[in-house]
Amino acid sequence: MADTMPTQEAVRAWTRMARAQQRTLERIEGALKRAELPPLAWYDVLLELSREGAADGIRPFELERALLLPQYGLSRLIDRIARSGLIERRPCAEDGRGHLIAITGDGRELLGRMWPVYGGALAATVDARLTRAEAASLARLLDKLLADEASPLDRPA
Amino acid sequence: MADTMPTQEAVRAWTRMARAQQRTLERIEGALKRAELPPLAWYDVLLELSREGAADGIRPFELERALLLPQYGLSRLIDRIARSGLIERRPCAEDGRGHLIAITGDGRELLGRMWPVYGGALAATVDARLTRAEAASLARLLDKLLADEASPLDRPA
DNA sequence: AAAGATTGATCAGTCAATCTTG
DNA sequence: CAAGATTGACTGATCAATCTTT
Repeated sequence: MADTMPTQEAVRAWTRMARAQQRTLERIEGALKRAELPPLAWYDVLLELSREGAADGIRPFELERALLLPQYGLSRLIDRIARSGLIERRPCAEDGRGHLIAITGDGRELLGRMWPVYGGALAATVDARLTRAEAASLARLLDKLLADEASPLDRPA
Repeated sequence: MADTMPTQEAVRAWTRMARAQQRTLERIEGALKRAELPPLAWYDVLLELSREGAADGIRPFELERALLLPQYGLSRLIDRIARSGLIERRPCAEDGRGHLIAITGDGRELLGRMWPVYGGALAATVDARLTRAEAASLARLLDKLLADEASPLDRPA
């Protein structure tokens, strides 16, 4: 399968990316925890549900794609958030298999309280170390890395 | 606590980094799993133990620092790897509280079989999308992001 | 049969408490 | 008591199997 070994540059980029992501995530989760707020995954769900056009709710499989979560992980995540009253499940008219997930008033309110903490952690981590031009450059390189051309690994063995 | 909000560039860099790390990790873990090899965390431990100077074993707390793992997570990870016979615990002469962890012959052998798969996934993911110069540039920016100046978040509330 | 979604069983991660030695 | 390390209890992730509707 793997007939080519990575360049030294690719290895260094990967190890740094893994570290930087881990550290940044720890800072964000730490800040949320200190503020007694839910974890980042809840923010991502609430944000997606608060977008224009999601007022009537969206289907779990749409969330699944937006957040790149496996379906079984999502079922239980939705359960937990719904039990807290931040989102609600509604029956779906067009497709009896699934339902619609919609954000509640409490959900919108919490989203508003989470952003200052989340954003503050990001500013203290990223903006404190990179200029705007550097951050833009970083984002551009990561976008290239995210281009979803099929890679050799995608071929079935 | 968070008195400054992040720039748009910082937010974009962070969201891309989270996605890129997730996707790259999934590819690596997927490749290892298809090859019926242990997860990446085992590789990291084995690699650390295979370095020059670790022939007699190293202390768990050293591993903890090298891999940025919490102590309780490490205890159980070591348990699992040791149960597979890839590493072994030895009593520590100088300090009766802890022991030394050393890689076994089987461990070295497995490490050698994991690298082609790990490296192949990296090449197929990173080198397939970035030039060497771009990967070097990415690594440099991430190094800046990893600079461990104290950030405002580190101050106690 | 395939798509959307959930559930049961199992495994790994987390937090606090604990134990031992320095 | 600090530091090094482990354990118990709980929460969260994962995989395969299942159920329903299209």
